[in-house]
This record gives sequence, C-alpha cells and structure tokens, in this order.
Amino acid sequence: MAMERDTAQRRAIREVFEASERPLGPREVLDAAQAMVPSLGIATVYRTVKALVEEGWLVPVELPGEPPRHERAGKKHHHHFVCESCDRVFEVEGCPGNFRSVVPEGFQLDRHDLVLYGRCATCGD
Amino acid sequence: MAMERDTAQRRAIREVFEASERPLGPREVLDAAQAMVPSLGIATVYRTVKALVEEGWLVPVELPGEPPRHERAGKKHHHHFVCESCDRVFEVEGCPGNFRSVVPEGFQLDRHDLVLYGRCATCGD
DNA sequence: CGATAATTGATTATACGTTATCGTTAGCGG
DNA sequence: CCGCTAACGATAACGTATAATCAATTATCG
Repeated sequence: MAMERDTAQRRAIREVFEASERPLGPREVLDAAQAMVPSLGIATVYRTVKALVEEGWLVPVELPGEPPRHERAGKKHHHHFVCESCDRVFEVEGCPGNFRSVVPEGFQLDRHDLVLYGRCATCGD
Repeated sequence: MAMERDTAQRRAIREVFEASERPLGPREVLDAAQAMVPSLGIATVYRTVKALVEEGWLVPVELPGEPPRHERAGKKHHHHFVCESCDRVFEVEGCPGNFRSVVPEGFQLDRHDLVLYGRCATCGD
C-alpha cells in the first residue's frame, strides 16, 4: 500500500485536502473529489486517506462522539470549532489558557484537546 | 422503561455512580456493580444507564475516539483528564482560559470541551 | 400469600464505520 | 505499444458498541 502510482483519484484527494482549511470526513472528501473524478468510490477514499496518514501527510482529527476526520499534517498547534448547524469543523488558531493549573497534584499533563461548539459565520444566527 | 421497580441491580448501579468521582464506561459499571450483584449482566447495565440518562440522573461524557462514559448529572462546570496508562478518566475542576478570544470573527461560541491527557497520580512515572 | 407484569440475563440482532474481496481498469517501465 | 500488476469501484464482510428478544425471575400490591 505504498501508493506507487500516481492516479487521478489520488491527485484529486490530495488536492481536496490541500484546498481545504478544515478537517474533512470521508464523505466530504468523496463529494469534493468527485468534482474532479466523478467515478471515485468511497473505498478509494478510505484507502487513500489511510495511506496518506501512514506516510505522514495527513493526521486524524478525533472529536467527541463522531468518526475521525483528517487534515494536513504539520500544522502548528491549534484547536477546532464545530458548527452545530452545518456540522463542519473549523480550525481555530492559538491556544488560550494555562491548562497546567487545573491538573490535580501528582498528575502529569502531556497534551490537551480543546473543542469549541457553536455556529459558524455562514450559519449565522 | 420508567424504572418502576426498585431492584438490587438498579440500586447497585446507582451506588456505583454515587461512589465514583469519575465518569464510568459500561464495563467499569458492570465490574463494580457485580461486587454487590454478581449475576448482573451487561444488558442490564446498558438498560439502566440509558434510563438514568433519560430521567436526568446521569449525563454522557463523550471523549474523542471512544464510546461514551457516564457521570452524575448536576455537577458544576468541569473538564476531564484521561490517563493514557490506565485509561481511566478523571474530573478536573475549574476552567482555565478565555476561549472566546480564539473564536473567529462572526462565529458564535455556545460551549466548549477540554480534554487533558497524561498520566494520573497512581500511574506515576 | 398469590397473581400480575416489570425486570433480568443470555443471547441474538442491529447499526455504522471501515476494511477485505475480486474482477476490471489503467499507470508505467521496457 | 505491450505487459505486468498496482489501483480502482462495487459490494460483501467485519468489528464493535448498543439495542431487541424472550423465557425465567421477582418486586409490588390487593
């Protein structure tokens, strides 16, 4: 599964992630990539995303209560905003807070994950 | 499913949650409650937890990439610490940070979820 | 104390996301 | 332009968490 060949499907999937500023789920990838390769199947999306993760080009984005989405690897530390209206996930930069302060005595903090919920600008209110 | 009768199984499950200061998954509930009712089955745990959520006595605790755990409802705002060694989830009180500041222009922030990862005091290092 | 029906526990079934299968298509080195 | 085989797409199979089924048990009430 080393992705030896350069196919239209893989180009399309990579382009979709490169053009997106937010994490995408398999269905979102499929829909967007089908604009370039209409015959694209969901199996190829899963296969390709998995391979791109293994080669370090993508990273999974896990959110509570839903299947993983993926985004380009190598971004600087950031968190995510989930729009509860359109279900899209946005990247938010920066990291407010001094999380060390709430960790109980004797606990060792390695990393953290902050998820914001609300409505995105497009969904207004 | 209004839990009309007071059974040993239900008493045991409620006591397990009352005695716990941290969110529990179905298996944890089963193991702990079997100390009181050895014959307890996992189906009853699912049934009872679901009923306790519906009547507002429990709330689900969703963490990225794993099935929901549950804790007593009515606690004051807090977050969770996941020990990556023993897989237990602890409650941390307080809420550091001014999350509003990282929300993009035009986005409306309704709530947030912070998950800390590391090692608990028991697992030391 | 019964009778009734809610509850239980073992088990099977379901839901859903992801992966495996397999015959067909097509990239690419020769 | 061939031939080899990676890759594809459709679909079946899978894993896992949870819910449904159902005969046996048991809480509750007259």
